[in-house]
Amino acid sequence: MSKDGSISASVIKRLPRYYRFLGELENKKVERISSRELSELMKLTASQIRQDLNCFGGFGQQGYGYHVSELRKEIGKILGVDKRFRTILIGAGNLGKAIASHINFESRGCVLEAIFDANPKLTGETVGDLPIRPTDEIERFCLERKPVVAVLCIPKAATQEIADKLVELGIKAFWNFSHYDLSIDHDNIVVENVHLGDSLLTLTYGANNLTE
Amino acid sequence: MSKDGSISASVIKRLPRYYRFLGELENKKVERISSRELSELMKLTASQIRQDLNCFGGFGQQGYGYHVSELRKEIGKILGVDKRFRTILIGAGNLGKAIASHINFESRGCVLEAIFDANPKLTGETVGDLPIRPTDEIERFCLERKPVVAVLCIPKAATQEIADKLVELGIKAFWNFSHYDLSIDHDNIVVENVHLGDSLLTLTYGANNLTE
DNA sequence: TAGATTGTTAATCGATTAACAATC
DNA sequence: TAGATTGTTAATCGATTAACAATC
Repeated sequence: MSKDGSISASVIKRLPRYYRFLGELENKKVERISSRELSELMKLTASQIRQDLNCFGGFGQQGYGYHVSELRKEIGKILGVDKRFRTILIGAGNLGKAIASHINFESRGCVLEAIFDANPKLTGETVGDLPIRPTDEIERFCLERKPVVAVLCIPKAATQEIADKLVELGIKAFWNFSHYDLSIDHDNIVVENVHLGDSLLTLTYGANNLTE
Repeated sequence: MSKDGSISASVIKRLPRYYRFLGELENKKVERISSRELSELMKLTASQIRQDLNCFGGFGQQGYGYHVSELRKEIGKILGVDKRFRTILIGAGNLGKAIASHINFESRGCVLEAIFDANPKLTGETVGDLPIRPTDEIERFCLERKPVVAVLCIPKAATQEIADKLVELGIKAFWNFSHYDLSIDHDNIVVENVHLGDSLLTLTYGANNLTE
């Protein structure tokens, strides 16, 4: 933790993984775990686990370790899993539909409330139990429902323009799947870019550099 | 670069992004670029760019900068974009279908050759121009075609078992979308885990911690 | 040549790991 | 109490940034 109390991005990015492993332990009815045991499970050091957790407070107990379900609940609270951030998804192509139907938004603090697509032929089609709406309804929807999270599954060329418009309409958080590095000039907006192409290319590098 | 000549993961993970930005510059007919100009575009430091590129060799020219298309070609070669790694995809649910049809494998050194799914009802259905095959054909396919990359879009519970089997069948690289941290005990195998749920949760943390 | 910009070394910064006193 | 394990400080390691001589 830096002196101003803010948590470094490296720590934050590990939290969902802690949360996931603790969930599995809870499912297996494990009640307590030490940083050493957890470190073996997650393949990191016990030191790092203790450092990470202590950014947020003393969740453990000397001589005992950590209470699994308690710790999980605390991390969940930090992440915001109990929130119900209203969420919209733009772009109902293959990927958009897959994200809409495959991801459990609720368990991650978000509620997917609407899906939009520029192609009028898709209007009325449903994904899960949500109808696909035309993009010209985005504005009215945002004014009425005030969503704060937007999932972007749209082509590169359209991304920045739509994102800027969405910021004006009150969107505060972007989950961006487009082949474009979204960055927002406004303060107080968060962006999570997912570049699947870059991820595959990293794998290709790995495959290309295996020792024979 | 460390003394043994190996490149750190932090550098590798930036390469696809360099490659992407250089591609866009090439499309815009930009011939040369300095580390300073590129740093402004990509929002990193010029120092870092020069350090990163020099892990692989002197691609620039003093007083001039870097030749865009030449540099892109070099990075592409390092990544392996000109390879044709034979690739199979397991799990033709929403996400598997979306990955199969949405991702350009060829431009990233991979050729998607087959799609498998455990559900016999999907057998024969096509995704793009590939038929979905039953999983019991995986073994024969691997013995015949010797694929090296596997994309896993299967449930958590099945992942480790299938991955172990695939390793025996000669798969060397895994692009894993399952809700499971795949790690392979064998040497000389590379894994790229994509945890979309963790990514959304990181965004939720961000949304949850915006200053009001 | 003079100006620009790299390649590369040195300095800084931050993240990870180790160590151990505190304490359950 | 004795043993275990945390919380936390200090040491190490690696990554990023700054600086500048080399050179196109």
